[in-house]
Amino acid sequence: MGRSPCCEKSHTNKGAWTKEEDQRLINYIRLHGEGSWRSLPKAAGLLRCGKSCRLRWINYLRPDLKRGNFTEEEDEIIIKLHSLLGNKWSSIAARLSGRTDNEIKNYWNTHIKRKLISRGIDPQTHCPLDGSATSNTTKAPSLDFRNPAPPSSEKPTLLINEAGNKCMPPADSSNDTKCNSSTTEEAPPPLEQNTPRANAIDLELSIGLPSQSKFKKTASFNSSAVSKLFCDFLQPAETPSPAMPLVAWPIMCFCCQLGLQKGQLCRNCQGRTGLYRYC
DNA sequence: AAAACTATCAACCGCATGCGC
DNA sequence: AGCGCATGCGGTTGATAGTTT
Repeated sequence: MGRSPCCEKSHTNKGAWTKEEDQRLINYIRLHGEGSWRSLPKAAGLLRCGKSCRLRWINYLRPDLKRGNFTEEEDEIIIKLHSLLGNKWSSIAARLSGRTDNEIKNYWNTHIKRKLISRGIDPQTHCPLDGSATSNTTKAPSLDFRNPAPPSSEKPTLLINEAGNKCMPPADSSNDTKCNSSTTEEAPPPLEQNTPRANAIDLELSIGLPSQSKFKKTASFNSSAVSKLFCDFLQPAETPSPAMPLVAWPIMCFCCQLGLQKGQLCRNCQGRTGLYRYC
């Protein structure tokens, strides 16, 4: 027996939302809170499927959304996170308060991709494009992953960015045995294809996310060297960025999950900060 | 002024995942 | 363990606004 459809399609509206529908949704969520998306449309008097309601709320109606252009700082954060996580838009969005995964995904596809290409960087691999594509006039890459990716059977090799810092390789380049300079639109196979979700992905899921149980309980990646580098990457700037207001004390070490005081080094991995929590 | 082209982004779709039974 | 349901995620589509010819 197959799964029942998420909604009775013949009785639901599709396409752009009207102001009245928006208002109904807002009013309902104000009164009852988020969740129960399947039953929400009926309860709120909306001829929409639950999924559609959820998407409309998450991506457009939520009061904490930041509208307007992305800042340069946000651009760089997105680029860095994408180099670490690949197309994990929701994880990236979790680090940029007020921005949705959909918004970041669209922004990536329409702006950042082009920006990286103009810098001579392959937006998928974050590697320099080959000589023909990298003109003399292009800016230096912001992230220069010079080390080849490891064979898929091995643990990831740490990469070096332009500042000389070691980084995790892009999550979605795990099957690339070398830094491919082509700009093919075909994305490499996802990491999960060869790795159980509970392994390598743990790192990504833990970045800057609020203390959601489903993320915390899978945080099992504990190679201290790798974790420390990850901690270093995640350290808050000396002056906290307005794009990262998730930072709130108390915090815990990302890799070891030990509680830390502000400015204190983790006694286990020597990383200073990591997993930020909401107060 | 209008047609053609391009860019943007809201919304949709299918699949994956987690959870309760 | 297996099933069904609810939710979340990422890729894609399509409407529309903006720009160019």
